[in-house]
This record gives sequence, C-alpha cells and structure tokens, in this order.
Amino acid sequence: MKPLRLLARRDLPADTATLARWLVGKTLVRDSSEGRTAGTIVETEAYVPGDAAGHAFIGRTARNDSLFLRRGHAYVYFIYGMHYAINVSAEHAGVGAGALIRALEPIEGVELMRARRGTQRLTDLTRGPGRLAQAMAIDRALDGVDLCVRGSPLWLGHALRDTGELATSVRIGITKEAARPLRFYERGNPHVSGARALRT
DNA sequence: AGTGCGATTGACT
DNA sequence: GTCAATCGCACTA
Repeated sequence: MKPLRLLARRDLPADTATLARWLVGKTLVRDSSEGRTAGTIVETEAYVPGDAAGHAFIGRTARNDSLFLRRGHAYVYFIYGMHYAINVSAEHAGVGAGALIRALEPIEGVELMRARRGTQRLTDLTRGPGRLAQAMAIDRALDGVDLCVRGSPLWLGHALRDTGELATSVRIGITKEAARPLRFYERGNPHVSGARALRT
C-alpha cells in the first residue's frame, strides 16, 4: 500500500465549493487506541458562506464554532439524536463554512470498521455521513481537531489512487437552498450514498 | 421551563 | 415506499 502522507493546509483550496470538490479522492485517516481506520473520500457536500442550508447560517454558537475555524479543522455535529457527521472547515478564520464528508471507500482497518458498525457488508460501513462517523469512531470529542497536523487523531492524507469521474448534484436531506449543485461524488463508486434520496 | 426539529439510518409494510 | 428512534440546541416565554 502507498504510504499515507499528510496533506498540508496550504494545499487545501480556500473556497468552500472548490475544497469540497478537491476532497473527493483524498484520504481521511482516524488513529485511535483501537487502531487505524482510513478511507478514500468519495462524496462531499459544500456548505458555503452565507448558505441558508448551512449550520453556520444562524451565526457562531457553541455547536457550530468549529465551522468558523481556519480551513482544515473538523466540525463534528450530532443530529437526529443518534448520529454524528463530520465537516472539514473551509475559508478563512471567522468565516462559517465547511465541506461535509458524506462517504468513504474503506482502505484500512476494515475489520475494526465492521466491529464498530456491527455489520459485515463492505458497502454498509462508510456509505453515508452517519455510518462513516460510526465506522471511524468520530464523535464530538473530535470537534475542532486540526486535520492538517502530524499526530492528530483525525487527519487528511493525499490521494492513494487515481480518482474516477467527478459528478455533481444537489445536496441531500436539506430544504433550504435545495437547488444548488454543491454535492460532489465519484461517479459509479458503490460507496457513494444517496440512492434513496436522489433519482440521479 | 417548554417546544419543535434536524446536513440520518434501519426496520418494516 | 413509509416511519420511528432519540436528544442537543435554538428559540419562545
């Protein structure tokens, strides 16, 4: 396997939508006491500055504070009383925006992911924001973590393979700003979510 | 102090 | 295809 190399913050595009597109193909790595899990990012959504669908729209609060950090930090939120999901903070410090990571293709630690998820099927491990958070043991304890430093429990790595065709669609599960084409995914990848939510 | 709901998922008809 | 689970948080009062 190719070695996992940390992405430098200067490599991250400052613009939120550009960042979300660019993240498809990169690697998300989780180092925990249980071991390492990692996956190729295959689906993201952009929540841009001033976006009424974004969690930062209401202004900076204790919950969404991490969205306002300099790009490359984790914003982890709790939703529906049972699920966590992770964003990569975007833009400059003080601007509330982020890229939601919606799906991964597992690369490393698949057995650990299976144990955490309580299921065997490979495409059930990290297809969807809640599932991937569970597979990677991501919760509010990781909120605000810097994804661009060595030794972080959660970090971003370079692409480990060529990325397939990038596709674009509207975002899933929102009602405001629902027509904006801000979801990005690798076309045809079986780990991409959204089959229920979208016909395309 | 009470209310309503959400960037989802899994179980079930 | 439909729907309940489950709770932190923003908002109203």
